[in-house]
Amino acid sequence: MPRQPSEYPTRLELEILKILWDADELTVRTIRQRLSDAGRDSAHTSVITILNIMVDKGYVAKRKDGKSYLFWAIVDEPNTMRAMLGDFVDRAFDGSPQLLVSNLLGDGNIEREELLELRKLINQTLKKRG
Amino acid sequence: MPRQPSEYPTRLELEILKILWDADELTVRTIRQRLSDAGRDSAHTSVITILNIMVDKGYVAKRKDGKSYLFWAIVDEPNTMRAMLGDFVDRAFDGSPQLLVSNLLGDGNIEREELLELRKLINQTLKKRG
DNA sequence: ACTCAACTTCTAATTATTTAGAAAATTCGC
DNA sequence: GCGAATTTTCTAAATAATTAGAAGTTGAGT
Repeated sequence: MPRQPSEYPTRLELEILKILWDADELTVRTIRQRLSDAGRDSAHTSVITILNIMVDKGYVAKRKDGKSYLFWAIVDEPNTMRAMLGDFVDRAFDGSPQLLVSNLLGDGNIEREELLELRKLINQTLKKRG
Repeated sequence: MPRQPSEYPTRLELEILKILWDADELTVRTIRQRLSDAGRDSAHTSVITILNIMVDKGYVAKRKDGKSYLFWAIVDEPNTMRAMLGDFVDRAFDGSPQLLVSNLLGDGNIEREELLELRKLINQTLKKRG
């Protein structure tokens, strides 16, 4: 019994999804350029390989456009992020969102401004729930 | 250029670390039992293999005790969780903790009680900062 | 039609992660 | 001491993730 495939996008796949979510349809050439801009240089064929894997996994789709293919995301950002976050909360914080947030607050990385924003967010959520 | 090794504990490694963090020193036999209790059955030798890899990575240490070894975690829980969380925020939420929290609040998975708890937590943090 | 550039397909290499059997070592009871 | 049970070491297999070269295809311009 070998390891299980990840239910969620891998590191590289997520990087590519983020690029695609910011766009409509993109060529391999453009995706490769965006990856490079983000500090991740790859060969053209490497990007193609990953994209085809992502097609197989149902993350993206492609269609021929002249000589090349155009790729676009077919999983949507909110659901994907929610799923990844849920998995992370389960794995790392025993399914407790509070535990995660208290960890977040614990390190000094969040500014006062951001804390106030978060509180506002919580208040809004509470109000919405009635 | 092949893939990078993960800077952080993998799925299985984290499962084992959580077991070790709840204990002092444990034998392979006990760790295997705990994994099984958590729904993850493995062969005895599989557990040994992983533990030795974790020794190599500097996550755990071992000492001989009679016929067998005792293992214990040498990375501490708060720092590990903080590091993993930081990496996740960077990768998935562009380094924005707020974005993560708003995602958390967005899905309906957090109870009213928990929201109040979170708000209290934020207030305490604000107070602590002065 | 032909060439050239651009693009994809095919193939495969490398490391990581997870899994575990066969064989070797060790200790304990007798 | 000897055998049996337990444990580790050695070996290696399978899949995942990432990377990319060689070869083949295709489309555009002349």
